Amino acid sequence: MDELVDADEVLNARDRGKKRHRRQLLDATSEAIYLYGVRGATIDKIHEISGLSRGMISLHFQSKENLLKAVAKDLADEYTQNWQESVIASHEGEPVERLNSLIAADLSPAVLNERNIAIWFSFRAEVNSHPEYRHYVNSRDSEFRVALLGIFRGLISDDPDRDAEAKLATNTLTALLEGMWTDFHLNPKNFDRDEAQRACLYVARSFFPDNFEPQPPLDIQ
Amino acid sequence: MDELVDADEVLNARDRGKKRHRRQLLDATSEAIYLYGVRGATIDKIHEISGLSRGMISLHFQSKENLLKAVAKDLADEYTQNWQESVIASHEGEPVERLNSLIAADLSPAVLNERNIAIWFSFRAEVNSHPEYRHYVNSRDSEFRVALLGIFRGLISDDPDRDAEAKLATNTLTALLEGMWTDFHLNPKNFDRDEAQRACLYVARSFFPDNFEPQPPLDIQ
Amino acid sequence: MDELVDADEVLNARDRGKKRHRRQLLDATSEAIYLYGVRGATIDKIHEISGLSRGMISLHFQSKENLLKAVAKDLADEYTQNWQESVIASHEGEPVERLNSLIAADLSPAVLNERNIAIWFSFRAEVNSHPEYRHYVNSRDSEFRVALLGIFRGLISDDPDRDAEAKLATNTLTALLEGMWTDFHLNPKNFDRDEAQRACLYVARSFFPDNFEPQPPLDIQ
Amino acid sequence: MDELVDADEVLNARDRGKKRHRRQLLDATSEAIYLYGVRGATIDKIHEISGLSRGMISLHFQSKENLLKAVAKDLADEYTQNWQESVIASHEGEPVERLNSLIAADLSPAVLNERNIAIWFSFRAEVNSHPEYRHYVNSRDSEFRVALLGIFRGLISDDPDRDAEAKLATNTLTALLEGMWTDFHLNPKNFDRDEAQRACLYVARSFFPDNFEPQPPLDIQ
DNA sequence: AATGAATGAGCTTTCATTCAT
DNA sequence: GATGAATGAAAGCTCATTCAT
Repeated sequence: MDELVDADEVLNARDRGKKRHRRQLLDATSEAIYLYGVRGATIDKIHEISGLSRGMISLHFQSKENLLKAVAKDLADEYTQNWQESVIASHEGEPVERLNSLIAADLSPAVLNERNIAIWFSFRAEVNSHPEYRHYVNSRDSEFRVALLGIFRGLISDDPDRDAEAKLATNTLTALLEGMWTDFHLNPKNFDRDEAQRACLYVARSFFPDNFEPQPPLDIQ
Repeated sequence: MDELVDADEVLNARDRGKKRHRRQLLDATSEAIYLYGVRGATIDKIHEISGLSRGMISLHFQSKENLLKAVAKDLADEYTQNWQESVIASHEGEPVERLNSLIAADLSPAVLNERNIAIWFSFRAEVNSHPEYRHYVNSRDSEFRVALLGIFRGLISDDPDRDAEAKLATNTLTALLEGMWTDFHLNPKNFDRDEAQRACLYVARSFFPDNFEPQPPLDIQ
Repeated sequence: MDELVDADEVLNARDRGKKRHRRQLLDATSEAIYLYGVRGATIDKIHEISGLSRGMISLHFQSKENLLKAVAKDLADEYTQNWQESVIASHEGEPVERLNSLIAADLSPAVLNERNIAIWFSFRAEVNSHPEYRHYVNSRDSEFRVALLGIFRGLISDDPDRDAEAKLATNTLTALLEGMWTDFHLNPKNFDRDEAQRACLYVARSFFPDNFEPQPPLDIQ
Repeated sequence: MDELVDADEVLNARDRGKKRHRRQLLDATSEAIYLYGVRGATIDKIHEISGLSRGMISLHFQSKENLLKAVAKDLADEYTQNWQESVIASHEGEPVERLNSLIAADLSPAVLNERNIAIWFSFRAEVNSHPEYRHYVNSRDSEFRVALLGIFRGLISDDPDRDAEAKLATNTLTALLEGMWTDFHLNPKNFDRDEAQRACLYVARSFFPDNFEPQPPLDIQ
């Protein structure tokens, strides 16, 4: 039995090491893309940043392209997990509260930070030449939109006559959030998360003025 | 005198040839970035697309990096020229009309097309690693914002008490337009320019409900 | 005593396992050379074909070069054993019968098969760059020649005046057999072992027309 | 007109240089295969032997595999040209003379030399894993056989009743020549071209004893 | 004894740049 | 001014070997 435990521990130690290395490679690659761009994110740079051997990339990901794809997937998964946690945390609240929470998640430093956003843009830049990236960088278009639409439908008490309004609000707010990300990417120093949050809420509210109450006063710096 | 004229003509022909080559290289590079991404836009590909010799890039731009920078500048110039023409054309109209015209310019196929947008994203992806690109891809932040702010200030008759509102509207609409571009980039087939235009106007109007009149009914498909 | 027996059994089992692994590696390497050429016979491929772990090659052969040398030796040993068994089996027969038997051994599928022959050629290709292979792939030149010469000398009743003829016949028949192997290697599908055997006998007979009797009619398809 | 001539000369100078470089690469690769085996014939070694730049291989042959194929083709072409020249030179002679000439060509240092033969074996070693080589190293099987058969048919005055004999003689002599090459490859120092030539003629003669006249005495050292 | 993750030297290939023509 | 052959640094990848488990 001791032997079994030992064997297990051995296995786990190896597996743990492998997993840790995989993560280190993903992180080092992200960092390299952030610092040097996809063009400059060479195996040499990743090796340098990670402190791991050159050969380990092929060992874990077979090819550099595979590694890049894994980074894209990792980014998308992290993003999805982030807003879904917020949805779960606020799922018993009022639509307005849930909306507030969802927008906050989308603007939170956990996902909206300089490194992440640089990587989003890098992969998005190549959706035409690398169609395999599209699925990962398009995530806001599928489940996120559904969640947002659900909130807006809740605001109008699922009134089918106003469903088109809910859809327009969804599209508009999604675009607005995308624009906020772009703004952050290009001017991270001047970006104000709270102001962005208020602007998003303001726009959302403007679609359904009667369903938001009490209307807080517009607070502008 | 004949000789002088001849020399001139020769010179002009040469200059014209030179300019044409320069343009061909810029266009071929744009096409290469669109088709293969910045990583895949090699001198070989540009040579292949342009039909010009390999050596010509060095001849006209000294280095490939210079060529890329020239492409970025060309893109930015084209963008700026496009919206400024719209501003000039509508400068005697009402603020609402000018706003309409400015948004339409920003969403027009002249600037918002698959190739251009792919290049925008490509350069934006590298603003951290190539700071020299930032200036070109950031153009909406400077003059364009000023123009937009001017329109909103016109809407509120330059009431200084409401200047903060004008600024918020400017930031919000800029972000929204950026988001529209992103949406177009990721889903060009499903993108509806008219719907985007209406959504932008709707949001602008929501900031100054009393200044837009008569308020057209919200037309949603 | 039980313990001793146990220890012995364990040891034997280990030894048997070791030997089996060694053989598996030799066979897998041969197969890899046959399928992928020496260049393509990587440790990875050998590992894949054998089902044994990567590290086992170092364990049993210290290095891949050693493994290759062991394959060469194994091939040579197998070849030698094959014709020597035939010599033993026919050693009481007439020279003609012994010759027939020796040629048949050289053309038998036990040694003349696609995989073996591919490996012979692979090692022979490298006798200049890897002199250590020469000894193994040259085997026909030593003992085999002696055996053949012995048969021819028997045919001429060891008449010293005709020894030069026996030597020429030996050289010629050896070359002819080599040529048959080459023919088989390059066109295994069209190769006819019986025809090859008859051609070899025909040539041998032509050296000593009076010593072969009764002369069978030339049977050609 | 001077300019045209100049342009031509420029073009020719370039083309000549290109062709010379191509040849240098083929030769250096052959030398590398001879010295280090196909496995050891790395781009580095070829670069070292040729004195040309590393990049030139890709420039002229796109890939190393292509270069190897070109070496195989070059070898085959050289071989074919060699025996065909002999056929042309002796085409008005008697069959026996033509046979003598053809065998001599096959054993001449122009084709049967250590470097060439090492390369033949190298490519033949890989016919299973690299089927594209087969065509080049198989040349003796097509046109050469036809030429040999033609000579034997001449010997028997195209007597259709003896055509099978002519075919057997062709196959046997081809195999014998292959065997001579193998013998030369494995023991170049002990190889005697004249003896090989005599052995081949002797075997050929043994097929058609009545058609060779006068029969020279068997001259053995 | 056996495993397979890890290593890094060395391989082929790509590529921006140079320069003779 | 224009060309494209030539260059060699640097890239990604392969591979035999090592070694902790």
